[in-house]
Amino acid sequence: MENELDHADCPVTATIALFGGRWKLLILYVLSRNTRRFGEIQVRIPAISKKVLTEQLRELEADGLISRKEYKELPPRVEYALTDFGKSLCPLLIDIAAWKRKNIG
Amino acid sequence: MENELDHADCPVTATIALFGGRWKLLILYVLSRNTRRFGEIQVRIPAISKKVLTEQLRELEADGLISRKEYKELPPRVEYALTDFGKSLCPLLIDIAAWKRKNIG
DNA sequence: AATAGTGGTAACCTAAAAGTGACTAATGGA
DNA sequence: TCCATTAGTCACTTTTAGGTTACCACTATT
Repeated sequence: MENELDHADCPVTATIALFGGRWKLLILYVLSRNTRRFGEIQVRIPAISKKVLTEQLRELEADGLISRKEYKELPPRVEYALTDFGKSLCPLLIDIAAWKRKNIG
Repeated sequence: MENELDHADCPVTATIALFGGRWKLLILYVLSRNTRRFGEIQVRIPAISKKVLTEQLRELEADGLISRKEYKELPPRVEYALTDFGKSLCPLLIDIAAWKRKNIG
């Protein structure tokens, strides 16, 4: 018989965990078009609160998908951008979207 | 400026919602190898409880990924199988796993 | 009369994620 | 003097997914 299975070992699970958060895909999409300041992201995703946006950005940063650059100015100025690793995700996301168009519409 | 973005419109979000549940990938994996009865799935994924297995199966069925065939016997006998739509997902999952191997290891 | 076998349900609990609203630091400008 | 600005934090509540345990129907077998 097959071995017992455990989802912790699943490479698909591990991969979608990178961008599976409630707002992460949208954030990645926004940053894929341009480096953006915190407030610029908020304007483009108005339904997200500051707290949650901060959390999602921190997680994306921790996973190496985006970078955070803080300029020591006042008022504060922080720029977020995709890292190379983050950019490497884009073709995969495009594949997923293409699968949807083909199989669901 | 770009339109406001809402994650409900995101094709990637819609797609991963199909298999993003806690145990769905594992269930799909099990069924990709063979049609299985409820109890056979349980044995292969021992960490999942009956209640949650039932829930996940119902959702997969509602999304059209698997089929449920009940034989009117006693004791009960129910067989779950991938639908064609469910099978169409496999190449995509393989792509995602391949991306992981290439970009993460 | 009791038990095993199968595919569930019902009632309840818990932890994590997400959401809300008020608040802050530090400066320039009116 | 007071406000605007920016990128947050803090304390709190709500929502949701998932988990636990007990129980059920119906028959064949012992």
